[in-house]
Amino acid sequence: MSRVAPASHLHDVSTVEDVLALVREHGGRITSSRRILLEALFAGPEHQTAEELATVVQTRAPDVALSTVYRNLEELERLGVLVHSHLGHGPATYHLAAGAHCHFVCQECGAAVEAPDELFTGLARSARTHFGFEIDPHHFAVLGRCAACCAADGG
Amino acid sequence: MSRVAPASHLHDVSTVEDVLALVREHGGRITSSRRILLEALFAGPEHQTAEELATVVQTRAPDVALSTVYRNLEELERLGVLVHSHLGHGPATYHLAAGAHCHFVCQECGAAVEAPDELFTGLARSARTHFGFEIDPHHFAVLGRCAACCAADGG
DNA sequence: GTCGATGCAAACGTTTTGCACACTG
DNA sequence: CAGTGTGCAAAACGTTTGCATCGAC
Repeated sequence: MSRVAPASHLHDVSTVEDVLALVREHGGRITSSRRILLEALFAGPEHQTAEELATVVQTRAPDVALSTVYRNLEELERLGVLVHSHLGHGPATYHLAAGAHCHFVCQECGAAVEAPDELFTGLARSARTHFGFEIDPHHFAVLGRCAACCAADGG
Repeated sequence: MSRVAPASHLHDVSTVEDVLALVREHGGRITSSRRILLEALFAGPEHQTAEELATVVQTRAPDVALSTVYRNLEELERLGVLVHSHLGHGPATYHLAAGAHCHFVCQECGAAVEAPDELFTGLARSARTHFGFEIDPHHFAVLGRCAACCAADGG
């Protein structure tokens, strides 16, 4: 689990071309798979799985392999442009690091609620004072039951 | 994801035989794999993976298949005796439902800190008031950086 | 021309499933 | 004897890797 200082903090990465410039700065090359993948990430919904992204990319470049998508996602994550989170037992979802947030996911219906980081500041403080632990609340969702499902089955 | 009222709340399930009685009540049968697995769960460390449990069981009954362990774990979880949690990207860990707690897991060294539920009551209240969401903080660990790793790489 | 990126297929680790047989109650 | 549980093998699933080739610079 090698870590790289997220270069995206030092650069403007608010457009596809910004990110491609960053990639090039780090010795990477600008390929069409990469550009199309980034366009899918910037244009598409917020929580896309690798497979969904591959499908989108493949509508424009049918020969792009799923493994290429994974390798590009990995690289973009290493550069600090992307982040992935686990919303449940299925595949991971990817999104731009700039829009990172926390999630509550319903165990019954799978609904994902996006929560502002501030909800977690209390927990962050407790974890820090009790254990010296610095939480990163983005990576795994917090499971539970959404309002609708609570209402539906009572209790 | 069908759910059954956790019968374990209505029964004493503090011994292997208690659980086996519960299993029998629900139409299940008492097999030696099941008994040995339960003994491993009651006697062993708190966070055991299916594979670890299988290994323990196999020291006493070498022919017990990993799939049998999974099927028994699933059944015991359905009965509310067990719970599994995900402490990171690897295999799930199983433990008796009675001893459920929350986890902080270090992304750097993998250390797992067990946290009392009370740490999460603030977050639980916020989630409830903001979203009507009832959290179950046990299932997924909260990732972050442990005290040792924070000290080691500064920041 | 160098070296990073890609496609394909195969491997991976974890978990689930199909099926014929064995056992509990 | 009914029907649950089991062993084994294979599949499923998401993800990673090996390798020969391709393509950006």
